Amino acid sequence: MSASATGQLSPRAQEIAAAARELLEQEGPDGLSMRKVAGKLGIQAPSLYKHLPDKQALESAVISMGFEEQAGVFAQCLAADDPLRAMTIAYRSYALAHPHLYRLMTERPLHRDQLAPGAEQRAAAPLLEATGDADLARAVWAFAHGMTILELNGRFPEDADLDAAWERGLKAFREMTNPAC
Amino acid sequence: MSASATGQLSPRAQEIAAAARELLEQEGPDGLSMRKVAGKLGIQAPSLYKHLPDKQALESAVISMGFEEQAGVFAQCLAADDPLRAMTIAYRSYALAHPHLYRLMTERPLHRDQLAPGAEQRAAAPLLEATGDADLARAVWAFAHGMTILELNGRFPEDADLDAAWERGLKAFREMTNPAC
DNA sequence: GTCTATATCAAGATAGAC
DNA sequence: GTCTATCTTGATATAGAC
Repeated sequence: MSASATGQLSPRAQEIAAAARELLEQEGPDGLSMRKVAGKLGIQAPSLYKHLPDKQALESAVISMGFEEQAGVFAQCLAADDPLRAMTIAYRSYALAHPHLYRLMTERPLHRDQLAPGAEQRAAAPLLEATGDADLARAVWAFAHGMTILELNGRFPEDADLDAAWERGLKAFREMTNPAC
Repeated sequence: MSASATGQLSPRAQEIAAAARELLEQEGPDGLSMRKVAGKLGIQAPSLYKHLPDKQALESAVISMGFEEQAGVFAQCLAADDPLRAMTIAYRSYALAHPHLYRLMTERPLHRDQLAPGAEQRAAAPLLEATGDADLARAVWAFAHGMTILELNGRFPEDADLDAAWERGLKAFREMTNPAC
């Protein structure tokens, strides 16, 4: 089984992915070119191909880093007084802090065979635990992603009260889980 | 006031936009190049610049077409027995029928000065009327967009029951508007 | 309104030497 | 593991003739 098929990367490949991530976050998607990544490491672009098969594999490595980070952040939210609220706040904060990474992670289909094994699941697990239901977890995720990406894309009016909209959604989904309602 | 600043297009420019839209829907984002659009019309790429200032203006023209179409579809939903449900169904259907157009319309910031005047508002108005509250309308829109784009991007598990997830969200938001709860 | 010719730029990727 | 040299492809856009 080859490295590219398992998401297992050599130490050098991980350094390359780290440099790629930095460039992506600093310069946006145009920063994520083989030439620029190589330049940041002080080597030539063709040298990268000794460590990673192609650009897609590099993108998948960066995405895996994001999933692992999210998994840690969301897992911590389970210990909060209000895990679901904490998780939506953390979700939005992570995306606003890393907008280009967040877009890379969400706006195209994943190449799952290239991801770090289990990373995607580990990022999703805390929300599933907080809601206790897969359908509800998917609905909450969709709401959170929608609010987040529409904000990143400047799609809400400038004077929109986004905190209020988040609150509406959170309240709606919480009342679903409340048998008293 | 120039044409590009008002979204008013010459008849020829509208033909170009229509060709661009067809190419986008058939071939995806790579189909939306100045060369290919010109080729579809049987002319050379530089000729397009006599009718549209740049590619951005062409994209904005295509996006405006999408907004006008959505405005019509969503307005019809107001006459349904259950307008909010009808609207979410129509929202998903439109996006699945026109995935590349839907992505173009949602995944980047808009150049609002190039859009057909009022088109964006006309597309948003029916949902605002159905919910009667701007914050709630934004939350519902975020949920619908999230469900839609995550489906388009293949982000839900293959065996996920997306109809059930939509139902959860719809029910949650409807109960919000119901004073009895 | 359309043409040809061209400028400019950048991208991913491969071959083969060292 | 890195290099140089190169291939291949494609993009947006401008100048100026007809």
